[in-house]
Amino acid sequence: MKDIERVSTFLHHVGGIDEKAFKLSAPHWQSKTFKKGEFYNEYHSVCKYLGFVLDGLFRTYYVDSVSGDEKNIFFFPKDNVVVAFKSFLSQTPCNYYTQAMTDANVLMIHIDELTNLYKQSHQWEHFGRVIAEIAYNSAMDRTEGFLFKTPEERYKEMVKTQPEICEQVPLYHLSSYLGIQGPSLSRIRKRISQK
Amino acid sequence: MKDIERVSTFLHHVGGIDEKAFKLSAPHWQSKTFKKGEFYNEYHSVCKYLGFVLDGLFRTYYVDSVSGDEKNIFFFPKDNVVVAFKSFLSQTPCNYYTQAMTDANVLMIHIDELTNLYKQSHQWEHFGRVIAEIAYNSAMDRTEGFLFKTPEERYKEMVKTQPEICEQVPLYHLSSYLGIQGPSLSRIRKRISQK
DNA sequence: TGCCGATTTTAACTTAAGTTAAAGAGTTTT
DNA sequence: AAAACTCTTTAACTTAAGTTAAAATCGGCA
Repeated sequence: MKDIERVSTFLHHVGGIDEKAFKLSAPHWQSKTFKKGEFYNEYHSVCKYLGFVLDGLFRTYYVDSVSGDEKNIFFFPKDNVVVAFKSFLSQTPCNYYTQAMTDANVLMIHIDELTNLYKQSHQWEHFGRVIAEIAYNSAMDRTEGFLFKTPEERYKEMVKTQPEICEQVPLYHLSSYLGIQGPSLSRIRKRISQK
Repeated sequence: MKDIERVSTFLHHVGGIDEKAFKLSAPHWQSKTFKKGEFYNEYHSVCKYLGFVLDGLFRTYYVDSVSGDEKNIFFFPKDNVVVAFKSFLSQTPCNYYTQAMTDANVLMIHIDELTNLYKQSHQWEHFGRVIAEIAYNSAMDRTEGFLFKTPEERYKEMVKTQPEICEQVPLYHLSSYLGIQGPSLSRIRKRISQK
């Protein structure tokens, strides 16, 4: 399948964008490749693009000002959106880094074009709402994980629901995403394997 | 100010709904009072209404199937929306209870009416998006609280950002909202007061 | 006033995660 | 094959939260 068709299919499935509505956007998608370690969006810069990951893996992370540790907030795997969502929505500087963890390939659309689409087309405005709702649901699931689950349960859940990420990513990256220290997660794994 | 005007003002400020767009909705807002302890939305029922709290305080909570403990997920204070958001968006049964913590007074609009408004009016579709984005931001802030902050810091943050709720609500309700056990939160407070 | 129910604090103990540093594996490089 | 690097596990110790139950406090109400 051609790259642009993969975006179209994705938008159709998750956002209800039909062929006609997609055509409005088609000229505005631009392709970009990222080397491992390159930034999709830099610290303190406004995220101007909504991306679709054709290939590769991104993360958003925060650098603890005290310890200097990096803490991962999101992973963006293949066939998904990549964006600094909050920054993108409000067009304010992002407090985080969004970085390619592998060589990557992305199709991106500029916020201005997207805003035009929102105005032009009811279907795109609908898309904007659906995307926000999906993002909300996933953020809320995560919050509930912290409220109701032990670190051990959160880890198990992650392995179950996002196995691709767990396989691709070093443990210490997972551990910060789950809000668990490296040695603790290591102990948790040991505990699990002994059952 | 008349009740309906308070809704109109709220929608204007947070959702960009102007007077003309609001008029489309005006006939569909219905008033309802709740006694303390009454449910805005029951466990396993689909949330059909988006509400605006004129007066009172609601919470959404979950009952732990093992311990039987109640754990609070949201508080909805006066001059805010009240809704079982996820259930409302997807029109699926809610896994939680949403309950009035005090006698309360609410204006509500039915999902079908809101869906009509989305279809009729670009501005309402826009509103739907903005509401979802706000919900996303607050869910994400909460997730980041769990990722980056200690229980003590989360409690301090809550006191700072939502003092009204902290004052109105017994400590054991706060504690479950913050993902902290009662005695732990009590110790945290003591620690703080001794500094 | 004194009792009752609701809420908060304390106490005593258990458990698990945080912290720091070192050791062990596993890869890649030269 | 040894060195260099990256990542994971271990160890030893500290700290704080979880747990359970009892005591103290607070408020309304008989």
